[in-house]
Amino acid sequence: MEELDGSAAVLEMSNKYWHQDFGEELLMSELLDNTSAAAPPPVSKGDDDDGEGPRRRRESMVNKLISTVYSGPTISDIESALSFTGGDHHQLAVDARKYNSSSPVVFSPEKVLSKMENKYTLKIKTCGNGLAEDGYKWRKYGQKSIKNSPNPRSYYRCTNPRCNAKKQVERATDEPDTLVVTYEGLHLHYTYSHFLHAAQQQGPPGLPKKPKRSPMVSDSSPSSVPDLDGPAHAEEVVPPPAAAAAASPAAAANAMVPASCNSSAATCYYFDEEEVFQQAGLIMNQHEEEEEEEELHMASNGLLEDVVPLLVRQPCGGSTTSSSSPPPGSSPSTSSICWTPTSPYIDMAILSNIF
DNA sequence: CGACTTTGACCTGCGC
DNA sequence: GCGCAGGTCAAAGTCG
Repeated sequence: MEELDGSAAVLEMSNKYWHQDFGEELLMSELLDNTSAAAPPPVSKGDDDDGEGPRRRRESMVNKLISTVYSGPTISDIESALSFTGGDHHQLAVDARKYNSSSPVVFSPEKVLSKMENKYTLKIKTCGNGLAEDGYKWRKYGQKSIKNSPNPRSYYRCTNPRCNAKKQVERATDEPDTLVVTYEGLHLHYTYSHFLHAAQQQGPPGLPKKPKRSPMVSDSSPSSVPDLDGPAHAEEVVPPPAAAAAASPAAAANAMVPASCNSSAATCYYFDEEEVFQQAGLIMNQHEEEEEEEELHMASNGLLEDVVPLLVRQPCGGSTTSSSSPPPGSSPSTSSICWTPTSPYIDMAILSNIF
């Protein structure tokens, strides 16, 4: 009974969050906070943080919310994948041997993580135009008619050359206005939207018109991301370029853990790059360091994309409604999507980027 | 001209 | 081994 009440509370909370103006930001902030609190296993169960009761309850709720909708790799999975520096060496050795039996046991985050099924399905209600914009830019590389399905399935790859994220988009057979999007892989970069916001905050970055490395900045692209970040996000803290540059290996992206979040009202996306690399056990060679420097430079120009797609941060084109019709006043030319908070699907690939 | 989409061919995994 | 279905490749076409 208490469990049911708890679940109801979770749903109520999630709806509340999703229907508030800054609901998605708060939820993401909560998730980040919760992650940073949960990432290292609790050393003691004592209440060393007095007066944290409500906060703990909230975190517990968020945990429940996540566990309700999430069936992918858990934090503990990632922990175990990253715990080679001081965690379960034996298990990792076993994992490493499983994937590389002929060579000495050399930990490879990608290999360990690859054992996890990085596939997540999201059901998206389209808002009229039939498109699903999630803040990333995708390139279609194939389409296939699926057996027993009247609708073909489209295959998309992230346009970022260093990102191997993919997604499959298929129209639901029973609900014509619903797209079934299956994400595979992890984004190793930031979305354009976040850069836009950073640019607004920090002034004109002096972007080149046609950047080579980041097609997201294409200003005339038909699939360019609508600027959904309004003044409402003025307090948002933009991640430092270092965090984005740390996103080379998938494991590093997975290992991203907020290093600090002390700003009172801001949503913190700070990541400690050094910690990320230490956790992932990555040793960069000279070439990689040069690439890193280059990417840092690119990032300083705002060419990296956001960890959090608009889909999560701004469901349905910035509107908080879960209705399938476009929110009044929304531009018809704006590609927007409707993501119903009560949907059993959530793009945990995105969250796992942060976790 | 570059970026993107389309689409038929090819590859691969899986069940029989 | 064979056939099927799903996934990917890559050349050609389209668009801004």
